[in-house]
Amino acid sequence: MEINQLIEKYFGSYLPLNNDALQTISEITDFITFKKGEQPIQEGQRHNFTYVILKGAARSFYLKNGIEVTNWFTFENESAGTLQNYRGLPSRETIEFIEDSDCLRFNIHKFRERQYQDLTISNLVGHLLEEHAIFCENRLRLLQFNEGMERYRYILEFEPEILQRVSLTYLASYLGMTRETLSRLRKKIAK
Amino acid sequence: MEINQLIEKYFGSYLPLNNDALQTISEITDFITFKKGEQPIQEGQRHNFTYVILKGAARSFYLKNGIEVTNWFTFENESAGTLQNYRGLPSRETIEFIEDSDCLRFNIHKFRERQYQDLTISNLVGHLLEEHAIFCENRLRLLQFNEGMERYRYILEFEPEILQRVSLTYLASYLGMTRETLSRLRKKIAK
DNA sequence: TTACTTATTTGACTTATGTCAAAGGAGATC
DNA sequence: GATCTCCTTTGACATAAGTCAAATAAGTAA
Repeated sequence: MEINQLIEKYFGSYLPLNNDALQTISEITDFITFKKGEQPIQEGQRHNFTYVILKGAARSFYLKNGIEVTNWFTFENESAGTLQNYRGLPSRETIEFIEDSDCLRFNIHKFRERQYQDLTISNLVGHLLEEHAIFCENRLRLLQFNEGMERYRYILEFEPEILQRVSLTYLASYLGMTRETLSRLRKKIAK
Repeated sequence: MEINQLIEKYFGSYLPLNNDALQTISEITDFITFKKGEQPIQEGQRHNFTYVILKGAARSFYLKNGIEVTNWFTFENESAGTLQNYRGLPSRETIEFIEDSDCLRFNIHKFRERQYQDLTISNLVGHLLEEHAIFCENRLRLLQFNEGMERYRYILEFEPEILQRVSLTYLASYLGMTRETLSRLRKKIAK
């Protein structure tokens, strides 16, 4: 598929894109592929790109006392990047591809320039931020006052894709528990 | 102080406001005061306003099995509103003033209209969303993998104002623990 | 297939936190 | 000042979850 079509497919789900906006975005976009295990964005570093996954999967994590704590997973038609990078700051997360992946790559420095000049782009950024904020709000509710079993059931019901594509160890830290605890919860449900 | 000065003071910290934008916002803004205990926004309801606190304090909570779980607190020069309302959806939170308060009140339906027409307003919304997302990200980190003592110490260090102005019961649920647990942690630290 | 590495499960034990009930304290109201 | 209400503290106990170590299971490479 053409790069313009892909851009339209992804961003068009947020806001209809006029030709100007489409052209503007396509100028700062290209293709890139990653092998499983690659980490385009590392904790503590500035990075000038954000990605949309066409095929594949990624996760974000940070180190807490030497242990990896997962922030999120992304799959097809979802974006992988960090807000801190978009703000020109060092990332607080490492992003790692957990499958061989094909992506669109966006230059965020240029994206941000366009945001301040182009109403459509600005509104698009608004929608992406809105979506990210809603995701965080949902996760906060899940983690603030639910015990392990309820957290796991939430994934079963609302994010089942994660179960198919992610190791138990990664999922456990995403849910704020140890792998041992998740393993035991899973066993309980199986019965 | 004039309403325009107050608008400029609040939003100007995010982005310089030109006269047009200032005029646009002032047309959809007015003053309002609340008594302690008033709940302008209720869980499950659509509401057409968001507030900036000039003097006073508010909190947001939702009910989980009949128990109030606090999402956040806001004080002077901070905004109180819900993203769901801004999206035209029923709020998932109740907002309650916990002190007698003076506020600016913004019509969010009209605000959203302007967002789609005015680049400055659109970028302003972007900055507000960005700030909210960062707040949520920080809270996620705090709750995902810290035990009670570390959560409490975070408040001591980074949000000490909360301790002066909020009851232990509210703070406990904000930190994802029972009041009894927080009371015991506090006692431990005092020693 | 075999060997090697990595991921998951299980067991025994410790610790943090929740639950329920009761006692104290602080502030508001009469 | 006495009473009432709301909030916080304390105690006794139950439960969820973490830790550490070892055993399986699964996946990968030779």
